[in-house]
Amino acid sequence: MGRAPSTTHAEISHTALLLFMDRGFDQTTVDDIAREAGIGRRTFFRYFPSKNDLPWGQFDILLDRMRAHLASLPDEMPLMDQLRESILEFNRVPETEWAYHRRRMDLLLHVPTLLAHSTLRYASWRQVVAEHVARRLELPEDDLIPQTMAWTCLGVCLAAYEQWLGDEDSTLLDLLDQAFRLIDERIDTSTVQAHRSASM
Amino acid sequence: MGRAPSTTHAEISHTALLLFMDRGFDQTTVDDIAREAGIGRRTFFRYFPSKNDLPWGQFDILLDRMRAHLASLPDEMPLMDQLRESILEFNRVPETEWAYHRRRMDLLLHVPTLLAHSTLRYASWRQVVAEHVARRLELPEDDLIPQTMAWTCLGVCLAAYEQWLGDEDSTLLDLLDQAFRLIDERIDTSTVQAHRSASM
DNA sequence: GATACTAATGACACTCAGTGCCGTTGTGAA
DNA sequence: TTCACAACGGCACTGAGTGTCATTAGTATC
Repeated sequence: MGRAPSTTHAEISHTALLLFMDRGFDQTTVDDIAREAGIGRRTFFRYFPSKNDLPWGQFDILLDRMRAHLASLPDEMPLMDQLRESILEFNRVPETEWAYHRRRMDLLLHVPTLLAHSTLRYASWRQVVAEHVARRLELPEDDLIPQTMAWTCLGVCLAAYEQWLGDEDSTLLDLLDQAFRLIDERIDTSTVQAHRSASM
Repeated sequence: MGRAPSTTHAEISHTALLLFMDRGFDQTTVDDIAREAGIGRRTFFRYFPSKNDLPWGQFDILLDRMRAHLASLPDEMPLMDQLRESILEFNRVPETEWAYHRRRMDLLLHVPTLLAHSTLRYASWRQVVAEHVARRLELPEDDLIPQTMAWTCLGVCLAAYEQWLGDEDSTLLDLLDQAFRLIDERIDTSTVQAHRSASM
């Protein structure tokens, strides 16, 4: 009971993203966002802990889903296949939102403030990966191997995202899939040779 | 010519770090630092672009040194050996400063604000690694392989740093060396088995 | 329908990081 | 001494984020 909320996280987030895309992140103040969303400035900070959190929206929910997805896969499945499949699932976005998603990720990866802030989200994401790897390999979570694999997975994803952002005609899931299949093999000279000739 | 500087980057940085370690990063204001360093608040911002930049100090210089070190190594040397050796060199710190370095890195890795801000420094560091890998493998810098290797190297370093911070008696360079030798081999079940039995 | 309870809201004042502006101060050279 | 110049520091300003508190609008009860 009590007074009904006058807005939603999604509504504020969407309003703000449009402003960011229009005039830039740094040029948009919280006052601008609150005014545009028709709420008070103080109310804004009850929905989002900071301006930096706007582009991420419901990240925790996605993380829970990924954790569950990883846990649901059979132990017989090779570890890298589990990771690749779950990460693809994590990055699946309805085709109708591809353009929006592209602009959102462009902000997150290219606005310094957001790039820095995203580290905190990536840490949670890596934790999910590291937990799974640790469980599968029966190693402690803070062991070098799970930690390094989590960093590598993050790197692969971000490298694929950069490629995606740089090529209007590419498809995110294809790039992610290719990237994971590539690093699944040992990265040595022969792999590199094959990779290079394939990309020409 | 002109008026002589009344302080140095190192002096401000050192003063600030002591305050951070004493009362915490968030509990220390720029006014506190300026007062303690005997300079005006406005002068502080002429030496450092932000409070977040204090713990990093002279990072650019270290980066240049690492770039030069990588370039000086013979092409016959295996790529992973080049990276390992340069990274060890990059992380070499005089034994007299180990305790200080430990507390400094503890701040950088465990204070959320600094953790986030460090991303921007890591990006420059990864760039150095990626450039070298790209040159050695004759691939474009933004190719997936150099980018992923750079992320992996960063992950290895940070995982080793975490281990170091967690164990008072450990030596940073030893941990880094072990970590790099470990991931140099293919991370598969047999490697993991060997690793696990060795760490018991 | 009046009343009580409750949760969301928004106004206000405050702290602190960071910036632009400008007059002041100290130094070496003419 | 004087001039030029660079570092300095004070001041006022913007904008993010927080604590406090009165107000508003729903719901349940009588």
